[in-house]
Amino acid sequence: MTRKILVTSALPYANGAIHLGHLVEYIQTDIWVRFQKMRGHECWYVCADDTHGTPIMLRAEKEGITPEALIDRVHGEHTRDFAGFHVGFDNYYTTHSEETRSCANEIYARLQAAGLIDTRTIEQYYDPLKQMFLPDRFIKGECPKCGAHDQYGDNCESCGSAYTANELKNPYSAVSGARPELRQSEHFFFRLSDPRCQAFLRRWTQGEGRLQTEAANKLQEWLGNEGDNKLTDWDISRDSPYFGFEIPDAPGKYFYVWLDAPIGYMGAFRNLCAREGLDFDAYWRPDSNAELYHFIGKDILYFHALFWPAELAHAGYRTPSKVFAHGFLTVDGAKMSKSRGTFITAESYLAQGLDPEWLRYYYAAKLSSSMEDIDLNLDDFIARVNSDLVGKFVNIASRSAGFIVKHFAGQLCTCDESLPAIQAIRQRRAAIADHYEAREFGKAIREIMALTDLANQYVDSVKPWELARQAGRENDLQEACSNALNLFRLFAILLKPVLPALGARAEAFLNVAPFVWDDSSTVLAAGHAINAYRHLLTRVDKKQVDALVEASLESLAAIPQAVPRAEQQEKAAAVAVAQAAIATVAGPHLSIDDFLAVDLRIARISEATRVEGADKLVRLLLDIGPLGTRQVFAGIKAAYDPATLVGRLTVMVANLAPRKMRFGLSEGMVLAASDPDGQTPGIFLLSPDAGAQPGMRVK
RNA sequence: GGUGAUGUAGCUCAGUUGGUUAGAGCGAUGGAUUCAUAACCCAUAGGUCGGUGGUUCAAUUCCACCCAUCACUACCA
Repeated sequence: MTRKILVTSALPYANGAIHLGHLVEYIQTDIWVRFQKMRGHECWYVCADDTHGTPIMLRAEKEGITPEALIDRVHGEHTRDFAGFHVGFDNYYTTHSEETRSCANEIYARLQAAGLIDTRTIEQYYDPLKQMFLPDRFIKGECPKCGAHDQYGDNCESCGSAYTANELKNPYSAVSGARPELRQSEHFFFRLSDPRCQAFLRRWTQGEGRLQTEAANKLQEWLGNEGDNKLTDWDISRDSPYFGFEIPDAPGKYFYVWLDAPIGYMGAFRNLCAREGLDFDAYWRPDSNAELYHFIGKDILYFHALFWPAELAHAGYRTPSKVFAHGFLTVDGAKMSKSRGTFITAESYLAQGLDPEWLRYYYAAKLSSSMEDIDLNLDDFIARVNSDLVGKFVNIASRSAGFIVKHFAGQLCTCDESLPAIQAIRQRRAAIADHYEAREFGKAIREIMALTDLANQYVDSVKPWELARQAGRENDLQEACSNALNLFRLFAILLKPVLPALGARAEAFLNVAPFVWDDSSTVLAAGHAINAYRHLLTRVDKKQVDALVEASLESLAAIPQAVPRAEQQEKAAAVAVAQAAIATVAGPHLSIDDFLAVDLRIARISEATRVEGADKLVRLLLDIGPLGTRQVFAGIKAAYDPATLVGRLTVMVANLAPRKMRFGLSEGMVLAASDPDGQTPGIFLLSPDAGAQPGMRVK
């Protein structure tokens, strides 16, 4: 039975480059889609650039171009990168399209008719200079709880408290620097708190096989128990100026970018329907028998498993059959890092001349159906690609094709289908298909590679190179090599979802039509002629990988201004210093430079107060002379009465990255001794000898 | 600190619905071979299955606690 399947990957935002982390998802989806197509199903893979929102608008402005020009350019870059990795979208569209607009309007109208849209007046910051409302992330100011400076509008990095931007003290616009004013504005809300939505989502998220169990559990947490009513209404409008779709009959009001992003899946598909003559409704009406799958990262589960199905269901559309969330990518066991050169863009990978199928294979070998993170270990990457793909798989063709071409004019003889290796493939191909279907690509790869071992063992046992030297053994030689080439063909078929370009080269070499899955149950007919063998895949050279890392480092150094948040860099630097310090504890010594990176200063405690609601913290105001005053939260309440601390001198770390805490920003730390094992209780603050003055450097 | 995930050979990972000697690939070592992109083939070495307790006739597999790593979160700075 032919299935009708519509598949999506998450929409990448149109203000940045595609990197190796993004590619996990697109490669995962592409493998699955290619598998479905090889099986003969009607499967459509659509995606689009996510183009709306304030960041796009401001970015375009900064570059001195229109948002349309920006998203056009990025669309070109993204299209190029995906094509470079053989990600075969049937349509790679844009959310900034009439199709998406009309779908958004339609959904909005139906939700409104269902009584699920509310209007409410909210108070929000307005930048009088830029003449626009500012999202929380573009407002900075002092934390209302702890007074920390330069905090973002949603929570304080120093004390960790969460608040709304309206509560910030001395707020300023991160865009213009102007002091924003509070203005009222009417916003539109999707009533997620409506009992209908809650009841629907409770049912939907626990539906069988709809979500991975880990995801379903997470959703359960968000939904709470029956009657908890944990979901709050979702603000889906933004005020002009905004780059997006204006809401019908609401001049100056626009759909929030996260509303139209998933609708972009529909828009992209509608566009494809027009091109291919497909019936859009057959895929999207509530009783559709088509399947709909969204591949996403675990970070956007909230949008795809709550907002999106609730919208669809109440707007009279079908909901997704399944949502597949994957984990994040780490490189050499750590988060991708610009300073380590492991923040690698798709463009850079290709520009350095690395083969995209190496990465596709490596990801496939590591992917499973779970939400676990996967690690790209660069040494392992080299070893695995070289030994599996070149040493085992391609080698089968490489070691037998020469004989066939030289001695038999490229003609094969009858394949011995009773061969244990061929029997094993026939026996395992259904299981391999099941693994592909279940997104257990790592298991599929393991199975296939175990089979390639059998093939190499076979070649080794019949020793074609000896047969070639013996007169009268021509038939044996032809049979041995025909068998080997048939084995190679079968592996090329089984691996084609992962390695489409290599598969195409294998088809050309074997002189056959494009592989479909069922070809893996057949063998080539006697008399079939193949073409001369040319290398199908090169090895990974460690130098290439080193060069890639090096290039990723260089591009960072070349454009230091490209990093948006200076303080993030600062923080990363501070963390790096701290990590370096920790790392050296394990080693024998610390360099003097490393030590001097820590700026220790004499500080006078000018103020010490207990912190309302905190069990362990004391809020200190530290005078460090010419360097000014710092607020520090210290976990010393158990050992010191704040009143006794005022006036005394101690030592503080003055260049520690500021840390937001619930009660405010902590701008350093005071030094105190304690027994790490807890054998001897107590916390003991350091004090300098008499004569030290606030602000003096300690070294 | 809380919640969740992970912790199995040097590396990347399987596996164990609790039950004889715990697996694969890579890497290492030795051998064989020369058809093949120094690939392939055979063999060997290497693990107290993070630690400690508990349940059980039996635990790597179940439970508790602890440790480490990662993520999110936090009254750690």
